[in-house]
Amino acid sequence: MGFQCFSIFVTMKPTRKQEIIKMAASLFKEKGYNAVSMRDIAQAMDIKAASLYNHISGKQEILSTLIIEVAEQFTKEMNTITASSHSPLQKIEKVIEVHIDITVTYAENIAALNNDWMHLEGASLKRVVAMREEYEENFRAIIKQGVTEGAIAPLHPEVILFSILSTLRTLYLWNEKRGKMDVNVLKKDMVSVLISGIV
Amino acid sequence: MGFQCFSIFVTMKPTRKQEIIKMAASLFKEKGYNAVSMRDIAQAMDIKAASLYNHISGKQEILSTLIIEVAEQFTKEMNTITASSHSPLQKIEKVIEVHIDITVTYAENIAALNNDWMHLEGASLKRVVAMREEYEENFRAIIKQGVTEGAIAPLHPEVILFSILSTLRTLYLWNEKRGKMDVNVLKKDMVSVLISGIV
DNA sequence: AAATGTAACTAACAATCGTTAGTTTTGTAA
DNA sequence: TTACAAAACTAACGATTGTTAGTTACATTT
Repeated sequence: MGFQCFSIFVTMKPTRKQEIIKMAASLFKEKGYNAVSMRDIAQAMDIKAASLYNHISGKQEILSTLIIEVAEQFTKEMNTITASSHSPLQKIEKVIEVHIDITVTYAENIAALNNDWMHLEGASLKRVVAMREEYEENFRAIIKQGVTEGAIAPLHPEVILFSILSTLRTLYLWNEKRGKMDVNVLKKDMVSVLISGIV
Repeated sequence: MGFQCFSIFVTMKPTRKQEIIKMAASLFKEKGYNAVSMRDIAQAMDIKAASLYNHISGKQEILSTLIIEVAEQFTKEMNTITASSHSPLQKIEKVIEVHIDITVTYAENIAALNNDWMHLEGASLKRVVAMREEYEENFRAIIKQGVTEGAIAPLHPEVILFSILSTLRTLYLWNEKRGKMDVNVLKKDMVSVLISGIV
């Protein structure tokens, strides 16, 4: 797996800016970007709202940092998979594993990406929308290749794409309940359900 | 199918109140509850914000009306399925079909249910959370029964539950792109993907 | 001791929020 | 024509929004 050093949090002491963004992320996940005020974030950090601006340029910076950070992870991993010489089914398997790995570390970022991307502005918005479209296009190409080769059932590729993607994208929602469930067991069952079905 | 008379919109001329709620629903779907102001809703209706209050008691009423309306649909249909004498697999098939049917008519309501339920207040919030838990519990019971009978693969029931439910709940997101795709073809492929997998 | 940088503070701003009160317009029924 | 109800309006309210300006406290470096 191409994963190590997910975040600088793992090894380094986080800066005050990173602490603020992390706290904001957790609030955004619970109530959404627009329902969380700068005063809410400040209170959670036990400081005043104005003090936040010693570390960040504004609310938008928090959101775009959160979203672009995780969007780039997905883009990077998808490009690796696309460039590999695996079979379509093996590639899909990889995609599933990548989503689970990223979700474990970036649950709050994914919540923002899923639910609050439309509140991005300017270049960040364009960039994220473009990355998402490219990601989906890459995934679609893998599926179509699989159908062409006969390795994947001749169903509407769009149905397959969004069935898998919907599940993977909302993984973050029940990742908590997972609790004791081992990541590798989750990967195995997830691959099994999404590829072989439940029968 | 137990569906007819989805909404009084179908046969009757909508009241002004219903027009407002429908317009609000479409704005909520695009930007979320908190990002849409009463002035936004009013402008879309081509009236002033204060005029809205001749028809509704407040912003909360719009949200709770939207969410409870569709939550009750799901509850009703799930109860019918649970009470039926079908096999677990047949019941799951029914659940999938119900989700597709409801999504076609209530896409905006489902967006609110999925994304803005946490902005409900008081009794509405408690009610909706309770309905959702009951729905999931019913679904879980069907899956466990299927696993016990051997009709469903011995995978973690929670993985199966949320794989299917995630897909069904986000159907509303790509229902537009469906476009020309026939509802019955969608049902057929969806059942196939979610039950038999993609191989 | 002086200078610097970090990170907090108080106070306030213009804008926008949901909502209310009171009034006017408009179409329908008596 | 008069009466009534539906549905719009203007004006404003107190609260909250993101943000800025200017200042203070404290630790580290020079």
